[in-house]
Amino acid sequence: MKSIDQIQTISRRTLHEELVERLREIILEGGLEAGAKVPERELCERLGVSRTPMREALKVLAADKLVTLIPNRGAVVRGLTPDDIDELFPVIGALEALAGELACAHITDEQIAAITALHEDMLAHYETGHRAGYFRLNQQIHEAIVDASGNSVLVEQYRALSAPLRRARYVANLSGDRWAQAVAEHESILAALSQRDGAALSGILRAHLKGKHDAVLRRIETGASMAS
Amino acid sequence: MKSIDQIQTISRRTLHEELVERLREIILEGGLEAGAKVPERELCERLGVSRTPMREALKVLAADKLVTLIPNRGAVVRGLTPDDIDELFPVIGALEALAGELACAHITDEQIAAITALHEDMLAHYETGHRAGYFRLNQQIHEAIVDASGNSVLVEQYRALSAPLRRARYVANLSGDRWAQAVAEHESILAALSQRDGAALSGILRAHLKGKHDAVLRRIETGASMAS
DNA sequence: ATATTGAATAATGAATTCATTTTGAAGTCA
DNA sequence: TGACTTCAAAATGAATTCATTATTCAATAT
Repeated sequence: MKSIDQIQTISRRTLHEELVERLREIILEGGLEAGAKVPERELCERLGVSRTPMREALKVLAADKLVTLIPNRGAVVRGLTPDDIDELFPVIGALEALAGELACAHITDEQIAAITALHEDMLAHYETGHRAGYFRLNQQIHEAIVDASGNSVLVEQYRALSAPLRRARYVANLSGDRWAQAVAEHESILAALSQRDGAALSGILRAHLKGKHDAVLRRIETGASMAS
Repeated sequence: MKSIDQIQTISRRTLHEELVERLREIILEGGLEAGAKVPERELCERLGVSRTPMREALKVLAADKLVTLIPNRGAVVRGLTPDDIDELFPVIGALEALAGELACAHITDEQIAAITALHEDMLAHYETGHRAGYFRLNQQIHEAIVDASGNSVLVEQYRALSAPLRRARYVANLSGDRWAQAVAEHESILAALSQRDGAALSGILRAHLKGKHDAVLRRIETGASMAS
């Protein structure tokens, strides 16, 4: 008889779980256009599964608001309208503000060091003008702060709400001014975090999110429209 | 080509959508014990559907954290541990606080009147000691405030996170003291809302949630344990 | 020429079927 | 007696099949 440990390590995953993860990646990394129909049959062939688990996965993604299911007409990749952005940011802001407070309450020195390292990496990308790298590190820093809150519900809600924005931010072109300002705000974030000043961090994060909001919104409005 | 709007108004529902709603009701109204296996086959027979849409619905509910899917072993109704409660409440608190601020910014007189009516109904139930009715109205008031925020993302997140708690609160026995205090807090909530004092409402809601947190937690700890 | 109807084709929704895994009980052996 | 093996029955995961609904495109009428 196998031991409990072995059973757990043999992390058997169901097909639909893997599909959810795989499709989420594809959608978030921009493998499918916003507003585009999700080619169910083609995806089944490409990933070598039947329609049943694929459809189950699409239902889960629909619950996550990554795709929209239209009865008898299949799934479409959900895009963000300016209105969606306006509704998302205040909520994400409230979550990040809470995360900041909680994080300051019990973040370890090691965690602060790790975030500082990410911060410096990010600065390097800023100096050399690597937007993609900058965005990636930026995202990691914010996630690390939320992770440091130690509240898994919060972590998950944050991830879920941020996911659709990742697509938008991935292609967002920051203006030079806004970029410099964002970097300055990140300096303040790190300072408040190092001092474990929850109230300050909370406020800074709110302001920082407001700036992101404006930047993303401007991008969406002027750039390619993202179908809903 | 028909516009998306027209298509959406012809709200034809798929079987699995109805199932999700139906199962959600069953679970939230306590039709299934926390920690109990979800009898897939039996539910299929009882509701007259095949396993395919039932399984799709269960996957969606699992994404909502209402059930837990164990590979090859079916679904179990998710219960809340004290740790879960501790993680849920701060997040719900942050969401309600945000909702309070937003609601004050653009709530209409009619909406305030409607909430006042709910409040008075709730008081009547308090006076006569009808716990079930009190809880129902209480829930409706909080939802109405969140609705008044006009932010659909917020509304949905709030609903999703509150849902598991409804089961807990449904069976919760408030102490007389706590009940009186909760009613007093609701008076303050209504006052702040009527004056459209967002900052005040936000603070009161936070405190109110803290009280709820303690009450629910006490109930969970002393009462029947809810399996995870 | 454009709009409309209708049939053929493709897609989606849901039931059924098949394969694998788990569960539970009977039987065996120390 | 009690623990372990073995096998049948039940449950679950996934593929397939069938029915219904959309889509396309040609034919017809205005």
